[in-house]
Parts: sequence; structure tokens; C-alpha cells
Amino acid sequence: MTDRFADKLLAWYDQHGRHNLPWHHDRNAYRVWVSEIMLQQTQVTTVIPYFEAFMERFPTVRDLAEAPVDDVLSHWSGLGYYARARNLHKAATQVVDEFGGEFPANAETLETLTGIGRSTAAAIVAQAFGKRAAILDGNVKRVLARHHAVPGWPGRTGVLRQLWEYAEEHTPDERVRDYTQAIMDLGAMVCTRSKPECNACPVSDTCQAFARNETHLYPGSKPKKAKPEKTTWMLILEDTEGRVLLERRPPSGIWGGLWSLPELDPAHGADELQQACERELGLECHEPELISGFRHTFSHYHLHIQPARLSVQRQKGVAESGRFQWFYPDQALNMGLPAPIRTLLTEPEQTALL
DNA sequence: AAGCCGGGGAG
DNA sequence: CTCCCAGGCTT
Repeated sequence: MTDRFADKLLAWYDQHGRHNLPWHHDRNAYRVWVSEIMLQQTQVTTVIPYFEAFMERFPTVRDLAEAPVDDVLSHWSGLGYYARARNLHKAATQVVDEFGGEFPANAETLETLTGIGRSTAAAIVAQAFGKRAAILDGNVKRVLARHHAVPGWPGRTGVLRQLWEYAEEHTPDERVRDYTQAIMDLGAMVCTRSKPECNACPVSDTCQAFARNETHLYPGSKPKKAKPEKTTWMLILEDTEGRVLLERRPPSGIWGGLWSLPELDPAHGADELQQACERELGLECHEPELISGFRHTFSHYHLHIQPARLSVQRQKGVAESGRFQWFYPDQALNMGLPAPIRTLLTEPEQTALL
């Protein structure tokens, strides 16, 4: 490239970039790696408090590798995409067992670690080791799609390949660490999704979308499809000591590995909950108290959650075996809970009359 | 190539 | 409400 894209970006970054994010301090491969995983599909402002707490609890990759996965999930609770946490824990053991606790300094080897793909590997190589590597996250996709007027949704293979080519082309040999931060900062602060501040952009003079006054057309938007609606009963089962029953979710699938409330099929009417609890959970309960339901939206479907509280008078065996366990409220809140379940257990719930 | 996998910020 | 965020894995 002869348009000095990187030089202009770096000059802007020196003046206006974000130089004080938590993972910029005490920079090492471990901290960079954790931040990159947390930042996948997650905004910076959301990540910051999670990153701080996580580093307090797991200061090194060995601390992480030696920790119970439940401990890792509890620190991920509310952040979403929990496979990231499971993969992070697994990768930590890989780093310790296969690489003696030292992160590999090249992208190809980093990609053998669970949860690290092409862009994350490049980010670690550049940020932690200062070696040349091209990244392509959501910010960079938007900047490059506009700058080169690349049509189409970046989820399409051809569009993605074209963007990777531009990403490689613009990545400089010098100051790669600053450059990767600079192009992400530009995307986050100037070349924003809506109403970009092209007046403040250091590369607007060579931006094709800006020249055509068509920044709003790039990048192409994702084709949307309707999300199915699902419904479930969520049971707040309390024993005589004030403990609540939680169920560990299967290791894969939605909320994989997290502790959640026992559920019942929505085909059951409210008047059948007592029987169902006894038959399916082995719990003799009092009358259910219905709590106002709410809708929770996932990336690919909506879930209507209908909570019901039942006092348990006698256990007849089944529960407290395998995946079911009783917790005192403060214990429960220290577990890896899905965000809506945490809210449900925390907020003073409004009760609806049956 | 398309689906799966969360939760929240911002408009 | 919609859109998308420092994506990767599975099918």
C-alpha cells in the first residue's frame, strides 16, 4: 500500500486512541488472551468489570488451570456464550500441560488452543508479542468494508475473504501492537455502526464509502429470520430450611454447564404442577404460587419463562442426586447462574394471583 | 453454508 | 422493538 493507511491511523491513535483499558496494564499473553475471549461478541464496557474480577481470582494461567470449572463459570455468570468459559478453562490446561505454562508466540500454534480462532490468535500475537499479524473483528470489518466499499454481509464467505485480504494488506511491519488497537478504536469510536463521525476520521480522504456518501450501506447487514417462541415452567422449590433446588444443565447446549432452576414442560397446567413435582422430582409440595412470567431472548429464539414457587414439605428421594442440589440463597448466588435466573432469585418478585 | 451459542448497549 | 458487539465451534 502506498496510501499510508497505517501511518494515518497510527497518528490518529496517538492523539485519540484508548490507551488505558484494563488489559493494557501489566500486559502479558495471559491477560491479553482472557480479554480477547471475553471481548468476543461482547462490548468493552460490559467486559471491564468481569475482566477485573476474573484477574483478581485467576491471576495466572496456572491458577486458571487448577481451578474447578464451576469457579470459572461463576465468574462468567451473566457474560453469556458460556462455551467461552469452558473452552478458556480447557485451553488453560493445554497451555500448562503442552507448553509448560508459556503461551506459544505464533498464531498457528495458538489456534490449536480451544476457543482461539484466526482473529483471536492474531490479536494475541500482535498485542502480547508485538509480532505482525492481521486481525479482523467486528470493528475492522466495518472500517474496511466502508473504506473499500466492499458489498455484502461479512458472514458470507466471499465477503469475508475479501476483507481478510484488505486486513493483511493494511497491516504494517512496525508498531503492529498500536496498529491493531488503533483500527479497533477507530471502529469503536469514529467509524461507528450508525452515524459515523467521518469528519474526525484520519482515513476519510481515501474512504470509498465516504466519497460516495454511502457509509450507511456498509457493511451489508445480516439476513434476518424470525426467532421461534418457546415456553417453560421454572420452579423455585424451597425446602423447610429455606434452601432452593438447582439443576445443573447439560455440558453442551444453551447455558451449558450452568446451574439453573428445574423446569417442567409447559404442557402441564398450573393445576398439575404439584403432581408433576412429585412424579418427576420426588418432591411433595404445597400449592404453587405463580410469579409473573417474562420473556428472555437468545441469539436464535425467544423463551417465555413462567416461574412458580412451591414449598417442599417432604422429599421422597429423587432430588439431591446427580444433577440436582439444594443451595442456601447466598450459596446459589455464588454459582454460575444464567442471567435471568440470577435476576429471578435476586429481585423481590411480584406475585400474581392464581 | 448455515446453525448454535447470551446478554446487553445503543438507537 | 432492531441491530450488533475485540467470534468460534459444530454440523
